[in-house]
Amino acid sequence: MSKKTTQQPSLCQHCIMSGMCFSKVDKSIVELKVRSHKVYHKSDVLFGAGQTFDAIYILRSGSAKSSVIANSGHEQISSFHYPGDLIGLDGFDNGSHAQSIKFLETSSVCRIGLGELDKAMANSSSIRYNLLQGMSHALNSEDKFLLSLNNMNSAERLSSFLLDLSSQFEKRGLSGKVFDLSMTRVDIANYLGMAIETVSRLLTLLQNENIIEVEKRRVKIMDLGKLNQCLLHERGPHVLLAAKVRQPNNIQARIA
Amino acid sequence: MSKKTTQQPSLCQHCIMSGMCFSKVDKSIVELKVRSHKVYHKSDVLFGAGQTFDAIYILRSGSAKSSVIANSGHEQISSFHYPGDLIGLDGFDNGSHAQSIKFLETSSVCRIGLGELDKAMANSSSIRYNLLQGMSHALNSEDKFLLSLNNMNSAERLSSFLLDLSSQFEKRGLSGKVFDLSMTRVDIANYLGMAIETVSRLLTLLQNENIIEVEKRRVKIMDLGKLNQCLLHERGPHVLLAAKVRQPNNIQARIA
DNA sequence: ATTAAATCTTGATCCATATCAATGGCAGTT
DNA sequence: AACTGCCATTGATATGGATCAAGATTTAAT
Repeated sequence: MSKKTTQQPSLCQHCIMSGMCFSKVDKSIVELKVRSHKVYHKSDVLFGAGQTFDAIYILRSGSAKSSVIANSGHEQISSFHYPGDLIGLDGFDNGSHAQSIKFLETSSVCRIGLGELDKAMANSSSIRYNLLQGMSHALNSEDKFLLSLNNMNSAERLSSFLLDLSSQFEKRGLSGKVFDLSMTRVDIANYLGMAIETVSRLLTLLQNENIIEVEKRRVKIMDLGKLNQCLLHERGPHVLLAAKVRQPNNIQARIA
Repeated sequence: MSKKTTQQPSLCQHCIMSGMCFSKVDKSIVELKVRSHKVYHKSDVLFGAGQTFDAIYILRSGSAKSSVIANSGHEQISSFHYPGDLIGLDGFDNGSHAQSIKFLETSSVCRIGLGELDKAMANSSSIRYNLLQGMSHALNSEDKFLLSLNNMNSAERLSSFLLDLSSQFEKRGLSGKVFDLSMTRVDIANYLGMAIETVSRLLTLLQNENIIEVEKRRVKIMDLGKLNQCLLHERGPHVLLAAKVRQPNNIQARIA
């Protein structure tokens, strides 16, 4: 379950990710020496909360979730990661990781040790900038997510989640219309702050409205326009769930 | 309402904040040239969303809130700031600010222009580290906050908020037992994702239970132990509100 | 192949909290 | 002092979505 393949240290310029990793990169960065690439499998843990912070990682392929643990023992997923994402930035705070990272499928990461990183930062303004940019981006993403948690109902949050996934895949040159969820319904529910039953009901509902098609983990977006309308926040009874459960004929007017 | 006092550029080593600002600082940082200190007043805006990112700021005194605006126009407060906090880190993402910052009372900030900052980062590993640490800390704080939004009921979130404020004040050498809220009930409600009426009711309830005393914006923590117990998450009917509204005699058993 | 453990779906019920409504207090302005 | 707008409290009612319950389906393990 946790077989890891270690390759030889190599230069960034030979990496398949170059151009994507540290998105807007200058020439100097491609000489960054990377200690190793590793392959992990589903459920493998990259690092756990409390573990010593000694490197940051870039996800090369696959996907992962990061989560924090409450005093109560409850796990809270704070984000999902896709290829190109920087992972481990939480460690700068106090020298050990606050989050833990678990892979959702077979994935590979590029590891950049702290020493290597600091050397690179000392020499390259653009590496400094890219790292700060990555962290700033993470911060802004969480802010937007906060906003949706506090201001959207369940249907809007789930729609928003699907649209975000869609755009993540498109950014990476994959289809934003048809894609596979690498996380379980439990993960989605946890992330979006709702019950798993609600996730299930809403997916079914979106399917019944011909907005998406769901087949297990496979999602197909049938009507992007309608899906976008699902997250328009309006006053009054909530759009999708309420409409279907209590006022079966209202939803057509809202969406069509 | 928005008179601003600009002082001469000065060195960090003469600053009243040194030792607190960039918390664990080495000698090199105290030579950072700061372009200006400014004083702002209640409701003044430090920068607005979309504004060009050209500096980061350190709050010297007072308090502020940062918020993002939804497409719907809804404002979502993402954090409150107190002296020593780094402000403006959201700008690294794409060169303009994603958040906007509004002061809650008369406050002063130290402005560090990007040029100055980059020069300092090139020269000092500890400045690089401190900046990364500040961002990482902000990220981890938001994660913890996410956790509380998704896993706690209103009473727990409000208790958690009060406890957090208390510890913020104590960190800064002020009383963690008696303090003034610089934000309105509306701000608190917005931040915690609940209705203003719920905030009001819960404050009253906590007061009735002799856990706190509230007099306008002044909060006095009477029983820290009980307040801490308020955020112990347990299954079953929710602790405070439920107890008082529906089962008047249960709360004693839970808290005492 | 068979069992065991997750995972997902669908239905019925209940409750935490939003929303609606009314009132009072306070700060700033004329 | 009276007006205006903001802020806060308290009560009554409505509801979105959690929780409880049961079953179906899929995946992993022996």
